[in-house]
Amino acid sequence: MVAQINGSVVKAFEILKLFSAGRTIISAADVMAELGVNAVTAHRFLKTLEHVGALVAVDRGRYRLGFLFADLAERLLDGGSLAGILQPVLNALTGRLGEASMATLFRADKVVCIARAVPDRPVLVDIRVGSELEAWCTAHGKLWLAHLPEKELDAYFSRVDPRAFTGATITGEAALRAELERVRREGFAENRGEREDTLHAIAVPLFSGSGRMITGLSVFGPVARLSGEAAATALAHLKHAAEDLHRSLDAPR
Amino acid sequence: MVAQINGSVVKAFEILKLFSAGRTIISAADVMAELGVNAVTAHRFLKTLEHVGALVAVDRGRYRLGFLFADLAERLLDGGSLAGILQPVLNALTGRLGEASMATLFRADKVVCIARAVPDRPVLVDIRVGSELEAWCTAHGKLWLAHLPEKELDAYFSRVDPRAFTGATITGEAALRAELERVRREGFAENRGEREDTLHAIAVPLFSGSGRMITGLSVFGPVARLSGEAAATALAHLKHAAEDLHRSLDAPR
DNA sequence: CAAGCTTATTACAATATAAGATATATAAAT
DNA sequence: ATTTATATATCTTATATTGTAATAAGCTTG
Repeated sequence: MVAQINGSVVKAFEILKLFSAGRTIISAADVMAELGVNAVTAHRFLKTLEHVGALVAVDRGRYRLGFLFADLAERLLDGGSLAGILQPVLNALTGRLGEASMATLFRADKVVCIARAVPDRPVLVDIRVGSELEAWCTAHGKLWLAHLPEKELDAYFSRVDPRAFTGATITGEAALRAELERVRREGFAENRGEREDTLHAIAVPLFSGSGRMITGLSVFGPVARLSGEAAATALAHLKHAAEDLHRSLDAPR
Repeated sequence: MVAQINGSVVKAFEILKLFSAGRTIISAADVMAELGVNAVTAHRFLKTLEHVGALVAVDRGRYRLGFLFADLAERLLDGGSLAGILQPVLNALTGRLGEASMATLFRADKVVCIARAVPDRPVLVDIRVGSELEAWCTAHGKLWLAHLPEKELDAYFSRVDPRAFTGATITGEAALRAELERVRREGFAENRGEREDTLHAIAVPLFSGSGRMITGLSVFGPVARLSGEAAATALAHLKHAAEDLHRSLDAPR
């Protein structure tokens, strides 16, 4: 670790981190009070952040976040970019468990596979990157639905008519809502042959620092191999992987 | 303007701006080459940005953007936050033109009004913040549809069955697609009595630095007042407002 | 596996920059 | 209109930052 960290940069980001869900405007007085710096220094940092596009002045001495962050976040969350971050994690999971794994995004009512790893087995279950799956009958899909804002979930149910793929598919709206409630409560989702009779999957969410779901991670394989003890083991590893990702990707507190 | 800008912070953001759509990984060599700094200095800045959560090390000396930006962007783009930025702009537009104006987001196939200004007139057309409108027959909606990624537009048409509200409503998919092509080409959308017989609206998009549509801005009013010369004037003002917003919110180049 | 090359880190010194103090200007509140 | 609070400009000084040199670590090639 390089010994010398640049204090000015650290302080600039401390200012940026003063913004929160309930706090969209920051003033020089806030910076002075909360970071313990001199008034002139506070003004200098705010002006510098404005200069680079990180802040926008809205009133005298009062600032909002600048659109630079929308651009940087888009570059961060672009599917290809995110896949690059997730691929080593999936490789490690599949290496450890001997079962396929994948990560998804949620687009236009469908779950989209953005990265996957396949085990070194002669016969295996696989999925192609870019494939789209229905949400109501997949572990990933139920995870995404469980973490949609209420209005968006209502809209989903008003547009989508869930049909049965197997005897295990949950199709009724009330039954699905109950299942999503269970997914929220337990923190993971399972596909017990709901999309294909013999396929089992377990998925966990990855959240951003502010609680929005960024991606899902899952392990999947034949029911015969992925149940009971093996399923519990897979869940533990998935949770670990999500925690490690969260820790390595999130801002230090 | 405070004379003294903090050079270290400026340089740190220059590093962050090296990331682009096609470039998701930055190395110390890149920083040296493109910012003309010493190798030790480049490593120090990269380590500092990693320390604050702005970057994440993926390999030896190679970095990706950190999840901090997802959080900051969420705080930036939160509807309430965005509305606060847009409200003065709408107030100015409505003050200048004497017609109502509004800004929207696109959620779950619907256009959602997040901010609006009403003119000082005894009888006027208004809309409530939070109201949702269909996309195919509103200026805002056609704007959002025109700038959806192709796959998302296909999915929209597979889910939504446009119906006629007035004699002017465009309902056929082919005709709508042609209309969206025209909106893309001309850079603005019009609602010529497609949702309500007597109502005319003109909308322009606001894009982020990387080209994604952030919000729409429109002016609307009765056809009798908002046509011909008045419509052209309104369009000019809308474009000006969008350009000013883009300039004031975007990162300086 | 070893040697050579490249990249990363550490320690040190110099200096340029940043921070604080003070004074002045501007804006807001009374 | 006056007073108070905030923002900016200027100056000085201390320190944090930068570059250099040396060392360590990692990668590539034979």
